[in-house]
Amino acid sequence: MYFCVNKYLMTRSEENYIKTIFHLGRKGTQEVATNAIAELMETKPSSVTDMIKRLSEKDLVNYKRYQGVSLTALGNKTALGIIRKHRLWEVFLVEKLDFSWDEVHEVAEQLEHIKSDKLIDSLDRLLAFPKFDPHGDPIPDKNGGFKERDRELLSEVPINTGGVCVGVKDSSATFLKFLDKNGIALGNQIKVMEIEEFDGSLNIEIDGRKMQISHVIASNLYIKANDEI
Amino acid sequence: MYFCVNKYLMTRSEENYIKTIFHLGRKGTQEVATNAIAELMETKPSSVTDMIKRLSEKDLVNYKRYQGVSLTALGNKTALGIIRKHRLWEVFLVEKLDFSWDEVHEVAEQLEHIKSDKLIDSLDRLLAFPKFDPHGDPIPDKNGGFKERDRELLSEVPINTGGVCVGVKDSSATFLKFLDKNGIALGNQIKVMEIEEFDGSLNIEIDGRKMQISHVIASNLYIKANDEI
DNA sequence: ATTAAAATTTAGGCAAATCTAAAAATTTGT
DNA sequence: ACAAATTTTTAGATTTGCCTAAATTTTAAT
Repeated sequence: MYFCVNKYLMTRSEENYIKTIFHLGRKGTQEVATNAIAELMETKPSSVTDMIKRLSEKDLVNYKRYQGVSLTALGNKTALGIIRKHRLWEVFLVEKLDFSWDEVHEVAEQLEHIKSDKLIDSLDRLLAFPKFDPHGDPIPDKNGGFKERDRELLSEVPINTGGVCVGVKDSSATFLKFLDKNGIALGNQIKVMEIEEFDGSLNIEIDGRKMQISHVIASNLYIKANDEI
Repeated sequence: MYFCVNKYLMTRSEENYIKTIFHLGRKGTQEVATNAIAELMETKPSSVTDMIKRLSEKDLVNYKRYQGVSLTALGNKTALGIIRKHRLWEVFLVEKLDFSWDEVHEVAEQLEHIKSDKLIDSLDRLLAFPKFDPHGDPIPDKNGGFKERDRELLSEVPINTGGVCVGVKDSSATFLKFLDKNGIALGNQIKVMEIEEFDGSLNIEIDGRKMQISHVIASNLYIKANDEI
């Protein structure tokens, strides 16, 4: 069956390209540009073209010269499988091995390529079938199904809105360490008290404590608005 | 520092060669033959020669043309690091993910190449610093130190000797499944009742139950003789 | 001590995945 | 619309890790 061929005969590099194309494809519904892939993967456009041709032959991407690239249904399913593994391993590292949320990415990048259905399904069970990773991103289920959580950027909500912090947009170690240092974590109750006109910085109340954060910070924090009563 | 260079810049293939040379080097204290490596790794002798040259340049093996190969101190330390990872992952798979002892090898072969000191030390802690893997083989500690357990092949002990089953010599899935089917597991009390002169098969008592096993089986089971009182 | 057999190495090639430099197609600015 | 700038692709080279076939060295046999 073709799915298995793809799933078990893919190289690490092919998997990384598929994952990158998936992430870039989410933003716009557009075809993904060769240069964009090259930049994100820190490689040269010519290398990207080479790989795209190989992926195209394996029916993982749709490709027309000079017209960018998009995932086929098969490519999409493959990407979701890799992302599922990545995020489950991240949960494992945080929950079972006491990694902090800024330490998990690098190791999960390696672990996501381990090939064993039994392994990943057992891991899922060990972790009690988590729905979100340590950064608040959703974990696809066995069949690749996943629902984006209903959430908004803190920078986009009106004054007086309160909600629970449920995710970060930028999950770089730098940003995550900043959040740690300032006592901001998933699960915190956040309420927007005031928005500074001059620079867009926000006065917020976070778990009862008042603080000020820049617009950049707010535009990288997701909250789920509290249900109105 | 040179050790780090080696540890973090080694390819998967280089690591596999080092591991194989380590295992072959244990048996005799002899230099390891090119052909032996090729056979165990299911590759061609010419490929082995290629790789040995590369490993030699990295100071991981001692090599003189036509004279076989042996690990340097650095190579040995590297091998022990990989074996530590392999065996810790095996314990994890059995203890935490309910794999059976015949299922762990293939996945551990992949996991052993993941590079992260923090990961492996945390895993060690999660598992409560196990000293032996699911097949009874010793797990090297952080510094590569490990002690072979005092044990003997069941086929080598005299009649009336009793002991605990502490390991298997052959850890192929075939043999392990055979043991499962016949209710033989690590921790069982085994006593040799009689040895058949004709074919060397043994009548044993295992956890109180009597059974007969062939010489081949007995020569792949390790026991630790009961302390005399 | 030669010769035959076995083990090992060399030579030359191939595929994956990358690179640089140059060519081709597309997009943009006026 | 057309030249300039940008993006993308091609061509050709490199490295890793493997292969086959041929040559070389070592070992074993008579």
